[in-house]
Amino acid sequence: MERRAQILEHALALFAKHGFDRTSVRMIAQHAGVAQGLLYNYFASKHELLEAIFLQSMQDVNESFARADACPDPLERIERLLRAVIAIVQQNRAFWKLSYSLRMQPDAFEELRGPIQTWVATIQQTLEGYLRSAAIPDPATEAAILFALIDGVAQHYVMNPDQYPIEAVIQTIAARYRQLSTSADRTMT
Amino acid sequence: MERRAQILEHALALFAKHGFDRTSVRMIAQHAGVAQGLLYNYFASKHELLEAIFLQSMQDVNESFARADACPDPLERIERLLRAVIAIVQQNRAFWKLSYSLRMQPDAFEELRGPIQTWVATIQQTLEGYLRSAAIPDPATEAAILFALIDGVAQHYVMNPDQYPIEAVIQTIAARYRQLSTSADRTMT
Amino acid sequence: MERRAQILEHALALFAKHGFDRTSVRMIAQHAGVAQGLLYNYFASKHELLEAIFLQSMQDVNESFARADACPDPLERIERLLRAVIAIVQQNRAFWKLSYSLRMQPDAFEELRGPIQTWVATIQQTLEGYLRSAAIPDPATEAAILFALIDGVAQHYVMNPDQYPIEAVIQTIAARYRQLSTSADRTMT
Amino acid sequence: MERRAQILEHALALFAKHGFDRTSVRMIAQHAGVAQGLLYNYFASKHELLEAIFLQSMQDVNESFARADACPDPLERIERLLRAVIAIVQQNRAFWKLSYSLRMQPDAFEELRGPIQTWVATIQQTLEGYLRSAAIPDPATEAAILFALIDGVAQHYVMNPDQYPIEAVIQTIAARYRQLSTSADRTMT
DNA sequence: GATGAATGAGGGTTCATTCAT
DNA sequence: CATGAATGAACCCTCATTCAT
Repeated sequence: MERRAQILEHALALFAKHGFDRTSVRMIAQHAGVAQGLLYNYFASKHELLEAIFLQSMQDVNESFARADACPDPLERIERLLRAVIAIVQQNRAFWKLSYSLRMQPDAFEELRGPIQTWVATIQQTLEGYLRSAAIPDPATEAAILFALIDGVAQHYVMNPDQYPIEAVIQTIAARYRQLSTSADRTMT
Repeated sequence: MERRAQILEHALALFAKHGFDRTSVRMIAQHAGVAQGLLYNYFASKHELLEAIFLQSMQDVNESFARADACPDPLERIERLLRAVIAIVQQNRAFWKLSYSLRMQPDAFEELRGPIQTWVATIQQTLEGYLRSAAIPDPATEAAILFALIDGVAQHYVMNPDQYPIEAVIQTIAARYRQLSTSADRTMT
Repeated sequence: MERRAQILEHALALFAKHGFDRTSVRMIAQHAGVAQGLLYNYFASKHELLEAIFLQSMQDVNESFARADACPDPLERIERLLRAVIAIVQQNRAFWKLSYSLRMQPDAFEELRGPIQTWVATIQQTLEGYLRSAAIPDPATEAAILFALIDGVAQHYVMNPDQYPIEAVIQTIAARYRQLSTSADRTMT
Repeated sequence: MERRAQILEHALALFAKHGFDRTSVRMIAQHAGVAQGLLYNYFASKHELLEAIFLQSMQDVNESFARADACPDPLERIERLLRAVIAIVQQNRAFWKLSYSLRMQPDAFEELRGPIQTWVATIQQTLEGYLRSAAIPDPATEAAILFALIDGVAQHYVMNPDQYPIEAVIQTIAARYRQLSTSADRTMT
């Protein structure tokens, strides 16, 4: 495996497990099986390592998201979106734990603020687009709600994936949004 | 002002702003306007300071919650609950930022795990009780959803309180749950 | 009990148990049941407390020593001396542990150096006087030996008083010195 | 010079001069001419540094002891033993000061208790063996006495090596034990 | 590229001492 | 006399980062 990827991988795992500040460069090097100094051949600082993790993971997420985007039926889309989000979270659990633990800390996060805000805005707009094309009224507010709901579910799920009733939750939410969509249709006619 | 409260207050503000690990005891003492050593007259360690903040704030929240609990009309309750939660978050913004930033970090959090889990469980059961008394089907799953929704909204709001459309979000959610409750009633008759 | 004596007593016990440096003023105050600050009404500093302990204990020892000094028979004197030393050590075990642990540390001991050296010299001269009056040849060297022997026995005893064969040791030493004295007598005649 | 040995050497010198507790890690690093942090590349803690010193020195002593052990004549052995002990003490004066200052302090010493007790027991048994092979009666008690005597002489010598009449003391003691041995022989025949 | 010994600033914490009450 | 809250220097130790090899 490539050294850089190897370091990134172990850093992510450790950041997720112990938090960014409680993870030392020594720990990362040891787990990755390389010398401490080598890390600085690939990343200018510990913090840049964190940034690289975010950029990498954001890209991964975008790709997964794009793949889930291809459904033509508006009634199906919300459920597929939900399932896609959960799948993404499942596949990148460590990253999401890290992300959730850092996003409330402006300081450790300064340089990432920009990229992340545009990223989040994109997601919200995608959501809003879905809801608008499903003819749901006040799509901006609804997007805020749906985003909050997805975020909350994803967090609760990531904190305790084994016991969370994820399937029931997804189906109930999907049913609710299907119903919302059809009642919106009826109102329009 | 009492020294203990003074220290707690500044510690909370700094923990919320910079995160627990990035806040040094030195910083806390400086902001509180006391000597470093004095802190240890009131708290056995930096970590115990954190625990004291949590215990204190959990108690505050419980009291606010209890006050919001007294509404007899099930149709009104959900909205009042939502408003109560938002009010609580508004009044304790620093605490909630801290709480959200810590709950994904098992390590710094070990001793708080127990108290917090029982606290969260209590909230979830309260929610479930509300939904059941509103005759909503499958109240367990619905409680998980409502909890995730509230959590998500509160987090998005706390991250950016000035720009978040909190009023529209609350009203739309409240309307949705009212509708849910009445349709559940109809189904039953 | 008088406050001063009360503090001295507990300080000695704690110094003996944990060492001077590992005993904090707070510990002493707590054990003595007084406020931290009170200590400084009686002693100018922690170190002066130590000095007071030494002065007090040296005086105690001198008194015990004087009492044991009154035996007219030179043949008996050595044994009585030995028994007196052991008795003194037994009665002031804490002090002796402290004393033995400090006497190799010039720093913590600077101010006490003077008094203690004269005290030790006095003991050595007393010993030498005994040996001379018992007609033992080269009493200076013999005093050095006897002093070293007494010191060694006292230390080994104080380190482990329950298991040390103190009685057999005393008797054997006493017998040896009696024999020494009589053979010296014979030589002279 | 090797870094580890360099640090050990200066630590021993400072511990001996000022005592373990009064010697700061800063001081050691400064005297050894290295950065503070480097110390922790070689020793896990200040206390482990102390342990390393003891282990190293105990080994040194054992080797010196073994070299002195090879004398076949029982009549000569005691004197050679005495001289060997004094030589060892002379060559490791700093260590012995440290050792003597610490052995009365149970706290700072806990982990060393075990190794040292077995080491001391070994010495005592060696002594006892010597005395037995010299046909001296009650060798157990005699070993306790000889050990105390050696210990006392070594301590008095180490406290003030320039003025102590070490040669006269050794010769007098040796003569005494030779005499003891021959008189024991006579008794047996 | 790769190593890990070395650095030194900064971390949390303790403690002798002071002083307003 | 007596208290104990308050001080701040110093403690041991960790860590991101550098650099000679």
